[in-house]
Amino acid sequence: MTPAELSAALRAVLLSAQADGVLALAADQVPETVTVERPRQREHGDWASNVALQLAKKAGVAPRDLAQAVAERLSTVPGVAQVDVAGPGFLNITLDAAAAGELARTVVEAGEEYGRSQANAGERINLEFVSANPTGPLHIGGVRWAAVGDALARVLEASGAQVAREYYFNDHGSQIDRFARSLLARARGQEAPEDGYGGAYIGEIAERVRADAVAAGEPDPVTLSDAPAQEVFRARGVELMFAEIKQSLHDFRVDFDVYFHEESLHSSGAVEHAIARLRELGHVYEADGATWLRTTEFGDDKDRVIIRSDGMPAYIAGDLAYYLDKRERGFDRAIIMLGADHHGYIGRMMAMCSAFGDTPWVNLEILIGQLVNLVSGGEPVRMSKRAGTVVTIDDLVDAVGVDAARYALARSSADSAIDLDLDLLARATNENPVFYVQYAHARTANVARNAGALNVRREDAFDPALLDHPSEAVLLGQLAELPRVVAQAAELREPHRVARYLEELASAYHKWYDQCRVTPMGDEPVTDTHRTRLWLNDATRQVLANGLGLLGVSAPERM
RNA sequence: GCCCCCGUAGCUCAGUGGAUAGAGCGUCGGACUUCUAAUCCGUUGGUCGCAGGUUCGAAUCCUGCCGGGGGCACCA
Repeated sequence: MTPAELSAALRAVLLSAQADGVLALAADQVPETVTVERPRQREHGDWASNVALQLAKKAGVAPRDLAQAVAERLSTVPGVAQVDVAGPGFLNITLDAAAAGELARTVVEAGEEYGRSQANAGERINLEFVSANPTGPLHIGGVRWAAVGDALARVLEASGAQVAREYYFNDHGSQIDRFARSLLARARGQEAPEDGYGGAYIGEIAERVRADAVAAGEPDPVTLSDAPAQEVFRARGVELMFAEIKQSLHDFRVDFDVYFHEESLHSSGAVEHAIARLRELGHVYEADGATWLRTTEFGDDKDRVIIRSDGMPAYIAGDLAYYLDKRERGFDRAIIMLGADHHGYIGRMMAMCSAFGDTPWVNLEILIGQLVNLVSGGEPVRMSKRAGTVVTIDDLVDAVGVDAARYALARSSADSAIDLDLDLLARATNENPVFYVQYAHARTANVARNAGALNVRREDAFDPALLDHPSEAVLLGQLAELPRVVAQAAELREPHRVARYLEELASAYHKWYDQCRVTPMGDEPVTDTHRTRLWLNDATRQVLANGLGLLGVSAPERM
């Protein structure tokens, strides 16, 4: 019996009590979904519900009395072994071993589908993340969004949504100009400009730009005058830098469906189109020689300039056009993941969303993630491109590998600033929980191999009543949780919940492995207990694989 | 000054109103001739920043304060 089935049974019991007049409530006061949870304490049964506590006041009865009435009816439901009323009015439910064990077959038969739902079916989501400027390699902060964003995309897909991963590629504006000037200066053997970029990669990119130009039969750009030289370094430098970022992300197993060029918004007329639309809606005005969007009408602190007095579009003009473009491409919802240093944009972005006639936090959602701090020798390291203390995505992968890096970055809530210890990363990988989870998966695979070799076959028997060991009740309970965890992770945009869940599941599996053998010892005959346990082993393997897949982490067959 | 996030075990962090607040690492001590010991068992460890409030019940929600981080452009 799955928790969803138990929940439905509990609701049916409430409705029957209501129909019989035992529960003095209107039918619509019985909640649509009755929550059942895994109790913290094992002795509180397999599942618990606080529904009696919640309904008692409305029904005008004592919580324990209501709970008692529900318990009597629920205990007659097939598969329910025992229902106890505890504390102020909790219902503690224990299932028959057979009903609980049935889940092993449910999971095995569902396979990769187990844990997925259709909760968000039909929803088209545009998920924008990373979007780092191509002025240098992707550093640790961007990598966090790559890991979390891609995991979120997978979790949303598992909830039935159609998700497009999008990278907003900023190839326009003053930071790019600084990048181009830095390349040119380096190529000429000069100091980097005051506000420029000075890392070693600048020299490498500059050399490649020159070599490519010469190879193509064009003049070496350093021989050109300033303006055209800078333009060559800008165009080709951005291209090279971006290709490098893309490759690094690909090696990190993060691939975007769309790499959107900011410049295209300006060249295609999308900016004018968006401004015209807002003007039509009456939210645009002229003042002090500039063009403004009246965002204060929608809760922003101040109105925003969209066309500067020098005629150039302000940065937000691109955002306006980009948002409208996403909506016109048919996305119901645009989700943007930004670092904490961007939180000040939320007000104006939501105001902009309203100005277009959309609903903030429905059609547009902005997720703010806190920054990553680097620590070395217990001391915070200030990242500086000039000082060379930048940790790039490639450095991170070289140090710990893709699996450990993705897992470590995705297992914490994005709301928390995390500290990454450089010494720890460089030293070893043994303190990483990812191995605990991966090892559990490798174990399930190994057990399955051994079972096969000893002729323990699933198809020969499945008798769930034999899964009656205490560690099996715990393991089955954990397996039952995946759908709820995935649904919650999707709804809250918190993929780290999947990682935490996997750690608990791995723990339950390791304990079970320690106490219950799947394969016979020595000359022991193969029994139905062995065969049925193989179902449980394989169900666990499936859930671990599904969960690791949601995080973009591999599920190894051997370690 | 205003805005956002955080404050939970020695460290890194879970816990979106429920029962005795958890995990990993760390400490100390046990368990491998039988499915991989990257494991398991035990031990150590807490005024959930502080003070009020809401309620049957608060780490969780509200208010104020303290501490840490990050923001408040006709920059991008």
